[in-house]
Amino acid sequence: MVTMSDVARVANVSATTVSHVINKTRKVNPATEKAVRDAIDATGYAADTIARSLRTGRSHTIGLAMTAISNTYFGDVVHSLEREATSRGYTLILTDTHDEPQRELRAIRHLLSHRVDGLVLAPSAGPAQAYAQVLRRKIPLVLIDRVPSEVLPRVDAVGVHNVEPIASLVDHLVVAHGHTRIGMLAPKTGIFTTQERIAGFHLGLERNGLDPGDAPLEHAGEDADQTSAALERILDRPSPPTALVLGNNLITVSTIAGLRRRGITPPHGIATVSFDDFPWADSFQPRLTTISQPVDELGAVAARLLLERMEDPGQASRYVRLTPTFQLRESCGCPPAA
Amino acid sequence: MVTMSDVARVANVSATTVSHVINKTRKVNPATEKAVRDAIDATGYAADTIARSLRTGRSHTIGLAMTAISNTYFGDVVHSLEREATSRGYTLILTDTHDEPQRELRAIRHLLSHRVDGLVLAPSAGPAQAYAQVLRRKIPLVLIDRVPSEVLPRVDAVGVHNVEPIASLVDHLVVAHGHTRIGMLAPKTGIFTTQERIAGFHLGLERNGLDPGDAPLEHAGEDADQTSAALERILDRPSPPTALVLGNNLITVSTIAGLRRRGITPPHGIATVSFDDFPWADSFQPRLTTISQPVDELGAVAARLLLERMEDPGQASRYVRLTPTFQLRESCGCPPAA
DNA sequence: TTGTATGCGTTATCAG
DNA sequence: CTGATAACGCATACAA
Repeated sequence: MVTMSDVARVANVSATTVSHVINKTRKVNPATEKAVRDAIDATGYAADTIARSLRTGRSHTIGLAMTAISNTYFGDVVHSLEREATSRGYTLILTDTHDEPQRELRAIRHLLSHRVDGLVLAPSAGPAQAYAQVLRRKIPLVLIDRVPSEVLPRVDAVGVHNVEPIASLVDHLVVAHGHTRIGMLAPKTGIFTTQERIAGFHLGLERNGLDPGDAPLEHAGEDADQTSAALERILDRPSPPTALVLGNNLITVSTIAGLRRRGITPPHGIATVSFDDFPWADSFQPRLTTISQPVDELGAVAARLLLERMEDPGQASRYVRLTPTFQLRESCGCPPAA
Repeated sequence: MVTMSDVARVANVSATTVSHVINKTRKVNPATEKAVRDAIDATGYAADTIARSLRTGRSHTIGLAMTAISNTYFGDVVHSLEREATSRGYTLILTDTHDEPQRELRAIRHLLSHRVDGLVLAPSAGPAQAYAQVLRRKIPLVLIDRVPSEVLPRVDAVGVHNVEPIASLVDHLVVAHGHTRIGMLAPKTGIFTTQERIAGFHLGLERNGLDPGDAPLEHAGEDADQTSAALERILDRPSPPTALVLGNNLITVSTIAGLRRRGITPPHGIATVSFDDFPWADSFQPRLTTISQPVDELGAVAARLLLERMEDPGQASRYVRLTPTFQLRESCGCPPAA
């Protein structure tokens, strides 16, 4: 490995000068500077981030801890976060929480031991006091997607609105298509966004004169099998719903597949509306009516909040709520567009 | 921050002993050990990976450099790589090459300056001598997906078979459905897998008595607009194809959308077969006939190859070719399954 | 305008 | 069985 002293020797200067040239941290004679730069090129020297971090206490890395289960969502967030981080000279370190408090804790410890300068966390279900540890160490932290209200004033966060969008999905089913038996396949219980989405479902029913207590609701879990089972349960009820609200993209995919196996293709036989859009939603049949999260922006805003917090630790904490957009297509029963 | 000396002081031992307890690197009196462990718990000490890396020369991180454009593929590979790495005590660092030699070079430098113990690279187009630098430093390297044959004997790699699977797609179009005008929308030019997939297309045509020189072929580029344009070009030819081979999942999505805008839904009007499967392919209409890459396995094998190389740098290099599977569905013209 | 000396937190060598 | 000490590669306070 070629170190700074090697460069210094080649350039006939001290390591100090090399360091200053690299970091532009004090004035140095143009001739000397050139000598140093030439030596750097000649030796192929690249600064050792590790040593630098040990010395400065800043690692120029940021950590991301979230579940990787929901692939398209995960990929999008990672992508936009990486883009933003890299453009500001930071490196992204990745860990998967598997949405389990236990793993989440380990992931965070992991990140901290790597001395990340800041971290982005999508809290799993559970008491989620994992971040207490982070806050204690005063490491800048941004919560993404799931934002428990308890911690809100003390930490930066970014998420989307869940309640009103889901409620408006219900509005549409009732007002435009006359449904009165509306069911929901909700994501894993205990997660913040799940609670909000269910609340939105109930709100939508109530304000349209329907009884939330009476509405079929099943938790679809996390994989295709659990979702299929939930779908079976909801369809086999005495008076099955004529429309379904699907709580996230995984649930949507499995549900469409499950309906298909029963010979049902929305909106025929049953109408569906979904939370979470994806590139495919507009290309296939049925074209899916969805609530589309601004996923890229979610990652970008998270990065921005984090970096700004890192620059100015004293500032008041911020909570950014992004507004998803309503993608009215055909699975809800609307006619094909012209 | 609580350091090893803090723990040592609390436990009334030397830092050396603390280190040995943590690393189980020499025998220590059970009583002493207990004292140390208690002190660790009491102080909440966590080893500083940075300092450790500086000392040992090993960072316990592995780097991934690939393009994040193709989201589902990217997410899947990242996911399985992260899983494998974490389970072996390694941390994953991420960089996006944007499929540009320039960015790729920067990404690799970045990773190297972070002293990754090994790295996984999906080479972009271009001369791709980026990894020369890596090899010079003798950092374990695994190529994933794109595997230029020039470097093959000198480096570990994992990829899928491209030629024969695409050829068999063509076989199917000809033999089962009688197509003779078959076109291809190929991915970005200059990339290894693109070359192989085109070769497979030509092989398939030839062995079915069709003239490759005569077959419509367009490069679809990387975004929806470029793909749409390529689709227009291919459909507006004097004698347009009756069947289309789509070179990757991005192209498939954009193509289906583009056809849709023209009022065409495969297999009616035109048949399609695609390289790359995705969870949605089986759930919507048309159900897509595809070649499905074992994406999870790709990531897992890459990690395994890398970790094994790191353990035994002397061993002969290996090239693992995974076999994708043929998912016969309906977009090619086959009747719906029972 | 430049150089010397020191320490970041850890592990490895050597000595006890 | 345990401890003192040096060194990893860099950035910075201080000195010149």
